[in-house]
Amino acid sequence: MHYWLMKTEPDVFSLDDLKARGARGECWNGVRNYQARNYMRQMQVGDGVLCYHSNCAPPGVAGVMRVSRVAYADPTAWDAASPYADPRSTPAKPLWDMVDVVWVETFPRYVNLDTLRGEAALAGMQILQRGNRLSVTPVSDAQFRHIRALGGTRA
DNA sequence: GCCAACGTTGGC
DNA sequence: GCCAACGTTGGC
Repeated sequence: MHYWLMKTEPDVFSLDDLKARGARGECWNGVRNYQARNYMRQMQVGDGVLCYHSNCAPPGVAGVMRVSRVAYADPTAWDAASPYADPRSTPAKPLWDMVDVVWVETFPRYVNLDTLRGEAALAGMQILQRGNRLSVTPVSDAQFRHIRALGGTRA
């Protein structure tokens, strides 16, 4: 069991949107960065994923998701009408992958970025490093538990 | 909307 | 394989 953090812009797709999908969950398409893709390829069904809301006020962790399907080809790459289209990727030779996730919990207390930065225990998180842009990053067991506690989730 | 930081591209 | 130019991310 490993833990991760994935960013999403809530105006485009929020944790509430994922909750509304219920047990079907949703595919996490549109990742177009090799390092982020490679992290997704390491994910296993059941892994915990922090849902980080970016490009909003305030940015922060809204809750937790769970991986429900391991990485598979992202078909939006060969959909010319998609904003994520990449003609280098084809059904025969997919370049980009996605995983499926389901909603697990929305934190009683939204954990905003200022709070994350104020926690010495979280100083090593990739998301907090200067200039970080990666949309999928690994999170340690301790960091995951710490953020859940900040979010007010009962054990 | 600004802009710093970063990844990617492509000319050489 | 270098590196300048470019596009994107994302906090502010």
